[in-house]
Amino acid sequence: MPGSIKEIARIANVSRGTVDRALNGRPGVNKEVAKRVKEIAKSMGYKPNVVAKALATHRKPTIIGVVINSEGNPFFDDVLAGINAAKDEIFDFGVNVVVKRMKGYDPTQQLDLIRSLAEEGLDALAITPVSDSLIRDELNSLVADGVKVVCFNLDLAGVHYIAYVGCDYFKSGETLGGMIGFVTGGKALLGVIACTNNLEGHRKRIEGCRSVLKREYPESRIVDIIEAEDNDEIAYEKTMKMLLEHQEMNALCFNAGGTSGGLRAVRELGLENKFKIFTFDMTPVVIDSIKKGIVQSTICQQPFEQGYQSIKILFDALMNNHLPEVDHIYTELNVKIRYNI
Amino acid sequence: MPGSIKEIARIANVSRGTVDRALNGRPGVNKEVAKRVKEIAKSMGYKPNVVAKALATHRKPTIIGVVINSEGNPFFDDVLAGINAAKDEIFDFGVNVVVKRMKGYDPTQQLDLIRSLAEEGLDALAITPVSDSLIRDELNSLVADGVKVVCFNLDLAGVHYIAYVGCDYFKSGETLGGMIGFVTGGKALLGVIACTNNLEGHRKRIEGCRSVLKREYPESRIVDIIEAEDNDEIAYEKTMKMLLEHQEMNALCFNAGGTSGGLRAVRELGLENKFKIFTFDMTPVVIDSIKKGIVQSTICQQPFEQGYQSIKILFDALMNNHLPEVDHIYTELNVKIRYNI
DNA sequence: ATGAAAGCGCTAACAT
DNA sequence: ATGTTAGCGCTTTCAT
Repeated sequence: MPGSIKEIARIANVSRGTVDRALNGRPGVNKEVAKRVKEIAKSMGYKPNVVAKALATHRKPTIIGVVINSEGNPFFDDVLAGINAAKDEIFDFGVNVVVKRMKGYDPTQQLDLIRSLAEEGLDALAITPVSDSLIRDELNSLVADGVKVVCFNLDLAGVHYIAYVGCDYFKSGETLGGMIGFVTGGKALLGVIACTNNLEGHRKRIEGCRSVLKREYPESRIVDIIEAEDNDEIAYEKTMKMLLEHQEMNALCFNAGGTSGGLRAVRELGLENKFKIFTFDMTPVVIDSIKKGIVQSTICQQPFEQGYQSIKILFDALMNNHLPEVDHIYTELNVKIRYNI
Repeated sequence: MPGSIKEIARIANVSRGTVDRALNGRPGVNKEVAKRVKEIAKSMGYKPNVVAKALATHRKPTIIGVVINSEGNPFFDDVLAGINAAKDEIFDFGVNVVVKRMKGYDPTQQLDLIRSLAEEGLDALAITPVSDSLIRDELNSLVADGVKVVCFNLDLAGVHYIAYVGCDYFKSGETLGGMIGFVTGGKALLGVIACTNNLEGHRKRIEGCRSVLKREYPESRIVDIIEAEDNDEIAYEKTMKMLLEHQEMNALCFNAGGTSGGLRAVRELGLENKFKIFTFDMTPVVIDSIKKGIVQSTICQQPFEQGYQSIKILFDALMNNHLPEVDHIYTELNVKIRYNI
């Protein structure tokens, strides 16, 4: 049973109100008294009871806003599940989580969503930030107003956030390189279906893969890279074209969305069992293709955790004034094959 | 703002005490009244506030006991970390987690630990059960006394637990088989360093591996299996002997402990780079060996989650009377290679 | 600057 | 069987 505010008050010979003010840095308390109270608290190893704190603060609910590029991208379903799990856990602490979903990567649209959240008043924000200075500046202005910010899944340089929660993209690319080496016996002539070259993370992913192939599997190389912009139609067209142009290819990698469209092209050319195919994440089409043996492996980045941790970190910052030790929290990268999916 | 007990009391024209009794199935309340109260609660979608509930119950602390075979097995360090993380989270809810560690798999020793916990009084128990009817019966007698039980990492048939939290051992073996196929090009002549044939889980692991090799990689087979009993000295001796006896072998798999000793034998015979080597879990020696390229892959079972979830499930059962939907909660199996470790 | 007191939603001891 | 009341540990008015 750790000491309570009441006990400190008794020892310090002040009222509980004063102890509360002193310990929480609230105004209107004598410096000397504050110091004494803090010392007593420290000496007895006092830890505030978060449950009691939450109950007392319950009157005016705290709000955590979320802006997420989830529309039309099944990857984010698990991220949202994580967000909702955290939401349920902290609801009774008087914290409300408000989610705004968006489609695609338009900065002005994202800006609108941030502002609409800000207008209704918010204490913290979790966001998958679009790479644009508009967003960066808006987030920093929120931070200046005392709003706690976490970026998740996508990092954005220059934002004064509490933390980035997501994968290490370079490492995810290296892991891909390693699996390609294993599966092809080091002899991969690889076609890459990428997202768009505008996203730094996705560029790094390709670099990671390239570096491993070059260093460890010199008989392998990336033959061609196309940009499918997470769009199945584009992926279909461009994959088809790429496969026809590069008859020497024997492996494909889907770095982001468009897997469904790209695989259709492979199927129509009768290459399903001739190619070694690799993907990222665990969307329904990926699961299905792995089970059928069409896709050899996929690399996951703990989407549920990305959502869950983002909210829990903000909660911890709001309620307990506790910040994570590092500001880059990398979720695990996990390889899934046919048998552990 | 969901309704409160106070509001229900007002609508039902009874006191808050009666509402509390009715909603929690406590004795001493008229059937008719109880029914009416429940209906009102339901109609307004009432959810009890767990924070307030915890604070009110705070006076007599709840106790969750833990019995874990962790001594001398670094695998369990992460499991313990998960247990402690959960412990910190629920401490302010007035729930105390008391951990008893033990070494090895002696049923009578485990029985003593369970009983010593029971004597001090406990509301729930998380345990890595030794496969013995002594343990099974003792756990069931606790269950009969109203103690909630979760088994983690090891399953034990016949125990009326809330849940088993751990990996699917057969699947873990299949995953091993899949990775062996990838890395060796389907041509593995495998030596297995197992734990002991007495543990059902570890038997299933071997069966899973064998089934995949047989079905998918007919040029592969298990040449020999030795039992190292999680002991490095035994592992060293037996691995050495096995390697000398089976010159045709080209791959090794460490299914449990003893990795350090076994690898020493491999090193001394100068086979480190000639063999493809596979392990389970992520102990320091495994991490080191993977980074050096000596071990090709390891298969992890989310040890942290096993500890964390076990405690959280018991907490949820105790505080919110909420049971998991399924009684087998399988943690993810994840493949780690050099680049995503 | 400090103290006193009310109250967050619930439980539990005590009355009736 | 039901109502009343005190209190869990903390925050937040309202006095002083």
